[in-house]
Amino acid sequence: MIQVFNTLTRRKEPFTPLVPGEVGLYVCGVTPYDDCHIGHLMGPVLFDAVARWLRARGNRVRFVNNITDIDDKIINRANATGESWQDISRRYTDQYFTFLKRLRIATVTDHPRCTEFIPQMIAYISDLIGRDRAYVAADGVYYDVQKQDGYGKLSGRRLDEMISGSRVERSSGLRHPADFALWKLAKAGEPSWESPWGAGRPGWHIECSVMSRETLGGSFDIHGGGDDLKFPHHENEIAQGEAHGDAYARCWMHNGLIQYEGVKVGKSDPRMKDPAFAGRFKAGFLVDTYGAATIRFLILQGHYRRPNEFAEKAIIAARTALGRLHRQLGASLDQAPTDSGGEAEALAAALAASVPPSIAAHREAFVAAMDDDFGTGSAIACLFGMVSDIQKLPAQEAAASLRLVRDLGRLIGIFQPGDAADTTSSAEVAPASLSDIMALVLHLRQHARAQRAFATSDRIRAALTEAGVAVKDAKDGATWEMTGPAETAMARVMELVIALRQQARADKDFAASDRIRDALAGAGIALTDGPAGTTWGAAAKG
RNA sequence: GGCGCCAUGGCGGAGUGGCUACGCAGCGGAUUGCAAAUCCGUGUACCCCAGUUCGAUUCUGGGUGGCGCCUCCA
Repeated sequence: MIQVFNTLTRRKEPFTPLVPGEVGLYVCGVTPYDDCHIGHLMGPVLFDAVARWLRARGNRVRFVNNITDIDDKIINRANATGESWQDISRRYTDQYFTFLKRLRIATVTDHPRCTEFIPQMIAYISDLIGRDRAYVAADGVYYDVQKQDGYGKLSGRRLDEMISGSRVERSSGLRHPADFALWKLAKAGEPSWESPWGAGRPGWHIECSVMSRETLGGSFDIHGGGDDLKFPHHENEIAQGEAHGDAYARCWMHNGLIQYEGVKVGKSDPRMKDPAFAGRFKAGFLVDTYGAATIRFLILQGHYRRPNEFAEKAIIAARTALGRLHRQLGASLDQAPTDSGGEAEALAAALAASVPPSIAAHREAFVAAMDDDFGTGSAIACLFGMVSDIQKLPAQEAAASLRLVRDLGRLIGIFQPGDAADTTSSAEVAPASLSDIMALVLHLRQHARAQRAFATSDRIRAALTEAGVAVKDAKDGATWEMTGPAETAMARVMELVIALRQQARADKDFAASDRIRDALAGAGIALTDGPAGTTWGAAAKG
């Protein structure tokens, strides 16, 4: 039985969907008016893990993640840049989707956009007015908070306490300072839709009440979002939903926010005035620099309800830790899921897998951690525990247990094919181009010729020819050009270099072999000497 | 001012009324020509003060400190 912490009751509660086996999950998405930042990705990553686990536990999950594609911030941006509001919102929505893809968010089923539901919002607002829960003021339609019993129950505040704390200058003519706009009448030049109250646009909050209703119904299982949305956004969603006569969300889940050195990184954080600081939290920077797999792992290593530290030290530690798991998994990491079935089948198979008792104990702990309010961090710790114990197993048992590690990991979104390459991104690896390597090879050949070791120099040239690289000796040094496919040349030339280094090692000329290794390292290539020979790969810095 | 959250070893970060979290870093060892990677071993941490208890880091009360929300924010 899954337990979920419900913000509304501030308790962990047994989770039972409204319709057995069917879960409706609504998670607030973004207002697309600026570059995607890491905070925007917290919800998707975390709730992707939640959705995967709900599926593993035998549920079908409809996961709705909305896009608020019309809003004051978009309009302001359009006014500032001269670009149309449509272009801005489309561009940043696309960017958001790109990052969801890079982070392998695979469970979202719906991305409704605000502008696609204007008629439904107008109908909804009309309904609220008809029920005397909203009223028309000079500049729009407002929700009447005083008509609501228990307004503030989600964020734990009372209306009378809020008046003194209210720092915003509200439009005059409101019945209560906390009343909020359902419909904003357009000023000249602003985008607008016709409505019974005049041309205008929806206020913030109404889109979620309407779109959740349109996609999941008036009562649904889980509503999620960032902690900062608790008030006023979610509070007002509840107000609207209940005023409309809906039971609205039964369980509210709020994810912790990004912080840097212990302090939340928010929109109006003074530190954000420094572009260099702000840049650190852009999704593009983080994913390019540390790899999407690292970012996702870092997020899942913590607990969804707690803030997440994004200081560089924390990110590097996460990457190192993940790298350890990746190395253990080896090639199996990149194997596509064998099943065509879903998470439920995968979990059943994982539970049925025959593994030694110590591994099975970790497996049990993993499942218990996920069942207990989606404890992805504890669950990942179980994976480390397994990997550690697997070292002590005979090879054959180890293979089955490693598969278990991988398959359990995949149930929370980690260990996707391609992830290994994703922890060390191209931005970090020095460009290991063929020309860097060729410079080294030609140097080695020149050295051999100087020693009058023509057998070696000829062997190098022959191997290069074989690899699709033609060498031309000239008075002022050798040049080279491609004669074959570039894709295979790199591998072939590396084979040659490794062979030359092996020769030096066999001759006990370690100075020479180390020179080769150092030169390659300088070009961003790391050599790994193993019992089966030497392999090469991109060298990670960090 | 109101509401709420959190205080764990060098760092990050779980968790529990008595028993190893885990990762990173560090240290010792194995392996290696030297490295890298890998493996083995290693650290008696739980803010302070009372109370409950046979026993509290874990429960209760108080204190101190940090953070969040009450405005835009994921």
